[in-house]
Amino acid sequence: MQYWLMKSEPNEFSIDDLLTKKRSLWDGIRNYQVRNMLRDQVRVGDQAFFYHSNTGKETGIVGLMEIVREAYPDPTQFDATSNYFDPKSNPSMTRWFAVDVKFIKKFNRPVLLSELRNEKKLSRMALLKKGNRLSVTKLSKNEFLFILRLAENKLYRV
DNA sequence: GCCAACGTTGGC
DNA sequence: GCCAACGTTGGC
Repeated sequence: MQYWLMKSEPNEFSIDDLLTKKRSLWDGIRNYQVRNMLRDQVRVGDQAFFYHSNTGKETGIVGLMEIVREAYPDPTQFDATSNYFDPKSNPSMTRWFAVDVKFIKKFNRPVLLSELRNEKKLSRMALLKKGNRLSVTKLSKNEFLFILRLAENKLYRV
């Protein structure tokens, strides 16, 4: 099993949206590095943290989900009415991929970015590397478990 | 809203 | 292949 962190702007798609839908495609990835990771590494059964980016206030990890379908052509690339429409995409030579995710839980509190930065054990996390802008990054099992404990212990360094 | 960092495009 | 110009991401 592998562990991922996936970013979404909550005004686009939030943990509450996923809670309501229970299951959703994860679309709109338009970065080749992320695409390759999605296509070549992300597998059914992998766990992924849901991260709220660009929030203005509570930026951080807000919940947990599971991959339930591996990479398939992202339908939004062919949809001229979508923000994610890509005129250079061609159905016979897919450029962009999506996966499906399933809601597992919303944490009682967000694990804030500032809090993650304070943890020495997380200093190697791809998310925290300077200049990182990838919307999907990989976590080690230790990082994953450590963050889960942070999330589930309300009194821990809030 | 600002801006640093990174990615993409396209002229040459 | 170089690199300037432009676009995007995302924290603050």
